[in-house]
Amino acid sequence: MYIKSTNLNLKQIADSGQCFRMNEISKGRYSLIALGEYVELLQVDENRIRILGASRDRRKQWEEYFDLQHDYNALVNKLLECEDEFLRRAAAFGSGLRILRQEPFEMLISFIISQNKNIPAIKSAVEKLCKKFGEEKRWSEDPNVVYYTFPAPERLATAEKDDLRALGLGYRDEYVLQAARAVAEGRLDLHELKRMDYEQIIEELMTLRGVGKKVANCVALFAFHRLHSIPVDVWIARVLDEIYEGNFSWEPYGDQAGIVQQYMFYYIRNCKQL
DNA sequence: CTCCAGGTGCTGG
DNA sequence: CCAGCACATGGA
Repeated sequence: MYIKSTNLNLKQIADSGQCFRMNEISKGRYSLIALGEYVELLQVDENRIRILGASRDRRKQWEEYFDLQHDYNALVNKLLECEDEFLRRAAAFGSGLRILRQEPFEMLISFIISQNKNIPAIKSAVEKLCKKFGEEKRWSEDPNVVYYTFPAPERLATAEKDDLRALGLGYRDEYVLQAARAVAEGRLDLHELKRMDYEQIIEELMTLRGVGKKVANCVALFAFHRLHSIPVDVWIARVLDEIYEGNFSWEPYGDQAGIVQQYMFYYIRNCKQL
């Protein structure tokens, strides 16, 4: 299956810190577990990727996953011409980024785990969680490839504390368990959240222990596609403080602020010089 | 070995 | 409202 669009770069997306189950397995080839299946991804050319092993009838879901309906090119071009040098560089550097449309429960749990961890540590923790509580499957293209789906809320809700503790989540294990139970028991309805407005989503999510402003905004942005959500982590805080010395306003970017945030994050973390 | 991470909750001012 | 601190752990 081929997917074609401008501003679609696998390396940049894989290194963007929004998804934790996309990894380079060989030069230019990526594995990804999403939509309940394992696929491998190739960058065919600048505006085209190939998805290997995707279910034939899921083209539409994969196009949605990569947010194909959104026009990133307009924003990138606007930023490339703006007065702000840092944003010009950031947009040029991460022009192939997209905000993926990921599973709400996976995002909630993954970003609860993410707190006070670096990205490699988050990835390995999420992978351990999936191996322990997810469903074991084999790739249709190659049965030697074994993978584990992200656990369903109902499954995770039945986890024993000791099993979670053994995963090395640290103090976050209690947060993970409580969040899973809230979802499994219907106290937090993620499908309902999808229809709420931004403020309500944040408010609902923050009723969970271990979910603060940052994690709530990550879920709003990466699962509910609220593109004006602005997760402020240590890196973004550093940019606002050190590059802009406290004089940056998200206001001009309106409902694209979350994407601008993503360009900043990717640039400051991955660009070696300045 | 030390440092720090896509933070949050809690406490004391 | 804000600053300071504890929190468990592992990757670099």
